[in-house]
Amino acid sequence: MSLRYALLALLTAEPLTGYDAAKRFGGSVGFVWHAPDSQIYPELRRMEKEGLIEGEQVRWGPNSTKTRYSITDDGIRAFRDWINAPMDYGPIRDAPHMRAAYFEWADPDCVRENLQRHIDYYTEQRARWAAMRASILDASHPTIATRIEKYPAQEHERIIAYKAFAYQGLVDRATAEIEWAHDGLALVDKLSPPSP
Amino acid sequence: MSLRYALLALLTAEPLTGYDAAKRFGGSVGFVWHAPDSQIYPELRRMEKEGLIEGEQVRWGPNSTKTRYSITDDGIRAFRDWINAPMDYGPIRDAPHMRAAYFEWADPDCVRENLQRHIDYYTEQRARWAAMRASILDASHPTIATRIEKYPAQEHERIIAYKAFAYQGLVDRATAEIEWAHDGLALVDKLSPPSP
DNA sequence: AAAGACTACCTATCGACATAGATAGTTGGT
DNA sequence: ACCAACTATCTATGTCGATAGGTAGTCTTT
Repeated sequence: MSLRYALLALLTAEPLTGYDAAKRFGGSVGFVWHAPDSQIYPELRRMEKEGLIEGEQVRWGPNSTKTRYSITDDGIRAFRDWINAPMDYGPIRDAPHMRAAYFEWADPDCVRENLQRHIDYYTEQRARWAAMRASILDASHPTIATRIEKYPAQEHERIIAYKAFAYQGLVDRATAEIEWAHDGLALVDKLSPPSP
Repeated sequence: MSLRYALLALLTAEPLTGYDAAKRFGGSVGFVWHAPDSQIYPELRRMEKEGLIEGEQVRWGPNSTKTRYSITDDGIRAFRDWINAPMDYGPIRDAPHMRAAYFEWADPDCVRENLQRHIDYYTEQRARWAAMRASILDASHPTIATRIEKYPAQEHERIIAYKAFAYQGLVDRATAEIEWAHDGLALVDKLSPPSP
């Protein structure tokens, strides 16, 4: 169900075609929520049927049109209700930590490699999240810039502060994961000293 | 696919019925990987068909039997291969942080409630994970005790150390989430001072 | 005018998982 | 003897999402 609200969130900033939305899921929003276009197009149609968004045909070249969706008042209401509603935390499913719990079955070098990959992965993610956070804070991110124009100046601080806060959480988590993996590398070296 | 390896992991400690396995997913393993029994029973049958595990009929009361599964050599090999293989990190889907990025749409009191729930949720989880870690370290956890008996003494340190390490990571993450939510509460108070 | 990249949209299949049941035997306590 | 609680297993339906395609128009560059 969250795809729906991710789409509504995007549409609170500006009207978008399915293709535009899909591109956003490849960057920006995609750093928090991923979705392939094969999910996006049908979901947009469903949302239109339910009146949360409105599609309009827009000329595109001489022989073609595209559908641009805008959020409706019902959509805004639904989005607000969702944000206000209490989160429900789904069941836990954490492959990296589950795997780590059984590292005694692995070859020590593979453990090292896996932990290094963990470090690399979260280092990359952290860089993305930190970059997003920076571009939110100085409003250099195009979507943020567009969004901010739509709302009165006294809202700007809140809009920016909450987004920066969200990404800060992701940065912190990445940092924790990296530290954990470093501890893991030290542990492997202790349990199975590397051969020189 | 990870359910399969979670099941193999359980079966490296001792043979289990589907029901036993399902119970484990309610506790211990369930703190890292969750699965309902409606997934477990069919998966066990599939795994047996593929030769990773072996089911034997065990008497249960005067008029009934149950199926107890044991891991096979092929199963051990498959499990080892999985542990050694490089993790692949799936796409990101983080509802709490996505939601937090749009908190400007929410009622400040709902934001507070949501953040408090976040704190409560991770405080509870952290307690579980910390308790698991403690019962692993002193081998008071029944599954760990059983597991340890099966393997030579020089393996014990590794078995325990990696499991403690895995749960430590989860504890640390929970701590990071709690701190993040606390920062969030401070932010709401700054942006929308509470009415007395 | 043709090639190549990009935009826009759509479909079909598959596995994972959630949810909500049903059935039937067993064990322990009153 | 009976009831409740537990053990053991199975099914059915639906949604979500991954994967891997397909079609067709547009824009840009050569």
